[in-house]
Amino acid sequence: MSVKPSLPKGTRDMLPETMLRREYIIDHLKEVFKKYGFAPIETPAMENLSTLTGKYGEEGDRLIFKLLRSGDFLSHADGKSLADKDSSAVLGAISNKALRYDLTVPFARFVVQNQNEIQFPFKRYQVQPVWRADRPQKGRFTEFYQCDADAVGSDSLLLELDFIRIYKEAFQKLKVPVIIKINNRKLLAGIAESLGINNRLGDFTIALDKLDKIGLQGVQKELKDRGFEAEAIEGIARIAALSGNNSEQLAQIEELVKSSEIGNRGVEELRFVLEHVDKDTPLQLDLTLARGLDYYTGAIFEVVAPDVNLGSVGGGGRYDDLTAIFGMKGLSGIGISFGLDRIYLAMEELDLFPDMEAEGTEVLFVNFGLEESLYALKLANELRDLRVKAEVYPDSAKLKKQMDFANRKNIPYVVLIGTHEIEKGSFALKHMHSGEQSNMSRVELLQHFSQNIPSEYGRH
RNA sequence: GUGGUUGUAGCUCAGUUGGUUAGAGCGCCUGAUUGUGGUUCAGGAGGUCGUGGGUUCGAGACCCAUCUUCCACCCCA
Repeated sequence: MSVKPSLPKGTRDMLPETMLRREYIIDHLKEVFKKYGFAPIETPAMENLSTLTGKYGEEGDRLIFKLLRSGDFLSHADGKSLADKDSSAVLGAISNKALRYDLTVPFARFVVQNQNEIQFPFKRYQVQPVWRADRPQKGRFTEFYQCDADAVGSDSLLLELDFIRIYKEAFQKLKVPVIIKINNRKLLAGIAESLGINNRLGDFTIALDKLDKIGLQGVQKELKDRGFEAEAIEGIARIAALSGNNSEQLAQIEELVKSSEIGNRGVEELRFVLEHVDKDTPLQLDLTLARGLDYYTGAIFEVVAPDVNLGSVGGGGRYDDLTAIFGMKGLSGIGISFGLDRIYLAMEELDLFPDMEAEGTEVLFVNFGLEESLYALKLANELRDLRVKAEVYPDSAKLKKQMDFANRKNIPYVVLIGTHEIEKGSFALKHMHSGEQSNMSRVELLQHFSQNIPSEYGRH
């Protein structure tokens, strides 16, 4: 009795063609990360549930994948809660682990736990999957990869500049046109303070965030429905009315928050960044950018690819005290995330992937039988030692099948070695694309391919 | 979590107001061509119509449930 093969919703298999392209993206990102002084780490797929809860806001907590305890977990559950079908009350009894929701919170845990092993400021990059119990849709998956770079142990704004440049450089390398949006939580807090609603910053920013979607009137209606005072509703109109370039907008907002100390700090930080960032950076000050994650305290970023109808392809920001939750105070951190799967979709839609043919096998040795194939294997190994991608067809299948295999896998060359060839020491090399075929000695064959070795390997 | 949408051969899809034995194209396998792929020709295999119930003399089609796909909202990468 066989089971129909299937996958949990929102998860996918990755075929070789897809993986080569994903690795292409990842390789470029890693290259940039390393260049800026980041070193790789990994953390487990699962964390203790208590590590993750409460860091992502109410909505985020709901999307955390909880893992069942092992053993007879229901016997530890509270009978009344079970009878009442109160899921949240029994949760602690039945689950104490969860799949990671992002890479930032596990990183904060990692930093505190390994503080004696690492040097501060600590800069790491991390490329791993994360899981969210969300409904999948376009560009949204249950399991997806994040490529993060974070730095902890310094509150220097030089890091903000670095991260913006990393975004710029990475997307330039991948040829994806993007806009890097920037805002600052301190400024948002200042706005809230000036409007006398600092205790409701969350609701306010959520509404503000929708400005480009539902328009000023929509946002004002929402604020009204949520019970905000007229002052706040008017204030949002002033934010919507901001005009001009980044620094002009900043000057206008400065007026609004000048009575707020934290607001002024936000303005200062933004001004510093805007002043010192590379002039050709597609950076856009966006006062409506809020971001849902609770732990951000300073600069916040979001990267969008305007040519593609997709959510953001990256996001990040400054978090002043994420490690405090794990017992290490006064350690400011900042980091950014690249959404690998969305970058992939964007690049696919914009047709930005280079030809990956060069990644595959270059020569296939046809198998005419055990003796012949062992001979071919020796020759293949010699080529492999020259960094030529070579393989011997493992079975002595029909020639038609072996040729077909080479054809389908886009292998440019096939070598035929039968008893006749072994005797004469002359082997048939066939170029699949042109169909041309010529006989070569072993040395000629090795020479032929060593000339074809890509220059990146050739010189050093 | 809310709303909509989808599921028929390996893939993409047809299938009439419910009516005999469910079709096509592509792919796959075999042969023409026992050591030469892509083209062509001939033949062949492959489906309990997502799953479970129900209505009916009769269900791929209608009803209910459930899972899945894709999409929008919420939120996010």
